[in-house]
Order: sequence, then C-alpha cells, then structure tokens
Amino acid sequence: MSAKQERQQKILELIAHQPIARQEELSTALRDVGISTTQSTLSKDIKELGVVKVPDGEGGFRYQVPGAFIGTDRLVLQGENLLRRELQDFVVGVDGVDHTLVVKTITGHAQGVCESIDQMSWPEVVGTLAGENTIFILCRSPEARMNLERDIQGQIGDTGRT
Amino acid sequence: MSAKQERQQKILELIAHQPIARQEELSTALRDVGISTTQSTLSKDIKELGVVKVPDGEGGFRYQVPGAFIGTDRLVLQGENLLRRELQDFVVGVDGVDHTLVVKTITGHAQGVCESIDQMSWPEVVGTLAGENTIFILCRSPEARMNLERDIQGQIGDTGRT
DNA sequence: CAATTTTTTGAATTTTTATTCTTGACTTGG
DNA sequence: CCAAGTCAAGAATAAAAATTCAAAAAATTG
Repeated sequence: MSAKQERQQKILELIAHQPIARQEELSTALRDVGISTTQSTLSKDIKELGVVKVPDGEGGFRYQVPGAFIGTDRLVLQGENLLRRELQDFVVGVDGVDHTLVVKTITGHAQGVCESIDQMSWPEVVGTLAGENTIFILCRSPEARMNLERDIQGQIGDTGRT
Repeated sequence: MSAKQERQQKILELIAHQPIARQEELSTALRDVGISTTQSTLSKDIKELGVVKVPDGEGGFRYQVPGAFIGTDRLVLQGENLLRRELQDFVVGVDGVDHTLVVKTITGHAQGVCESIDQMSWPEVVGTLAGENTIFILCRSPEARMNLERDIQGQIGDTGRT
C-alpha cells in the first residue's frame, strides 16, 4: 500500500470518528498518528476522496465521509447520472395538473425510477408515490410542477444520441 | 414568507437543478431570478441550510442539498447521536477476535442497531451482518477491530448519567 | 540499471469562504 | 409612540481551502 493510500485511508478513519473542522486540524491529527503532510496535500486528498465539509448544526463544521463511496472500488452510477439513465430508458411520458406531476414508465420500473427521483432530494417536491408503471409527484406549487415537468420532458426527449 | 425564507428556498432549488461551484456563482444565479444578495449572506444561508460543497468527480465542485434535512420540520435523530442512543439503550455487550467484532443486543434490536452502524460508513468496516440479537462486524484489520471495540465499549459504558 | 515518464508532494499564491462588526429595519412591551 | 431588543444584511476582513508551479520520488521501459 502506497504512502498516499495509507494517508487517505487514515483520513477517512479520522474524520469518521472525530469531529475535524479544518484541514490544518486534520494535518495535526495525522501527525499524531505518524503521518506528516501539508494542507495542500490534504486539500487534494479530500477532493479525491469525495470528503465533504458539513455544517454540524451547532455553529461549526466537520468533515464527513460520504457513504456513497465507501466499500466500492468503482464509482457507481448515482444522482443526476443515474436519473438521466432511468429517464431515458424507462420513462414513456410525463404529464400533470396543478400541484401534481405524473410520470409514466414501462411497466415494472416505476418504483426504481421513483427511487432515483427521491434520491435527488428536490426541494420543491413534497412527496412521491409509485405503482407499477406510474409515479405521482406532489409539488410545492403549480409553478414548481411546471418547471419539473419541463426539466424531465427535456431529459426523456434528449436521448444523447445523434 | 420572509425574504430570507424565499431566498433560502430558491437556493435549494437552484443547487438541486444546476451545478453551482462557488457562492459568487450562486449569487449571480439568484440575481437572474430577481434576488440580489452578497456572498456574505450566502455563506450564512448555506451554513443554516446544511448545504455542502461536494467534489463532483470531474475535477470540480458543486453545492448539494443534503437529503437528510429536506421535508423535515424538526431535526431527526441521526448519525452519531442516533448511534449513541442505540448503543446505550440496546447493546448488552461487545466482544471480538481477529478481524471480527461481535455486538450483542437485547433481542430483536440487532437489525436496528446494525443499521445505525452501517449509516456511520466507518471506513475500517468491511461489512456487517445482524441476526436477532447479535451483530457481526468484519473489520479491515485486527487493529481496526480493537479500536472499534474500545470505541463502542466506551459508549455503552458511559450512560450519560451521573 | 540508467533514462524517461508519470505521479506525488509542498511552498507560495490565489481563490473562496467564514466571521466580525455595523447599520437599518422590524417587534414588542410599556 | 418611543425605547429596548431582536433579526437580517452587507462591507470589510480574517480564515480556510484550492490551485499553480517547481522539485523530488516512484514507476516504467528499453
């Protein structure tokens, strides 16, 4: 295992178990474990690892390991990329009235597509419900529904192919 | 709805739908929607909202809405706080050999406690498995197991009471 | 085992973000 | 209606983090 790999593994362990607010602090914690490095290097490590600095809800910050990457060797399809794929492959149409957007999928895939939509944590979405081939998305306002409809419409039309 | 609330809601919507890398960029995007403010204010909003800046995996960054807070009025017990509670209330003992840590819970609670442990995304944990009242935690190394054992031991002992 | 290429690192610097401090607007209780 | 108190906001500044660039270390290849 290379020095870099060891350092990065230790970074993950340290931030997972104790609140660390700044890169300098992390540098100190690493030094205590016999690994000495600079803020510069840590900035790069943190970016590579996908580590994020989150508000801790008590007026401060702490670095956090994003669950998504742990225990995976390859980067897994998720977020916007996963959603785009699902929309292109499984969604057959979008429609809606008032606060509610209706997404039609090929049968059996509503649950999966709905899950991806949920994962997006769109703030204008109040809640979703999926059957076999239909998803209901309740939006915070009719305007929000229209925006979302346009958004999704655009993605299912655009197949990425020429 | 106060100006502040509207701005914050719009911030959530903007970052949920387009990649925004810097607070200045967000300021510009907001201006385009008729909300004009300063970086200073955005920094405070971002902290309040719990919004995080995540590496986008393509060499850049983007702000992201943390799912945990969306659609919830009150802050829900999660992460370290949830785990501490579970350890104190349900765990009756910890033991282990080699790479494997064994956690004993009152019957029926192994699944729940195990779920909380999984949520922590501890990088030294390879995998977990829960039965009715027992959890197996496979660690990356015996040292990691010992550290974890000490950690958990400490939390189940310390009831928070005097 | 050189020579060459690639990767990793840290110092310096720039860029970005957080905070401090002040002002003004709005509330509230007298 | 005024005074005291609270809250939101921005300007200026401090603090933290990202990047650039040069040098050193590791890996690769002939």
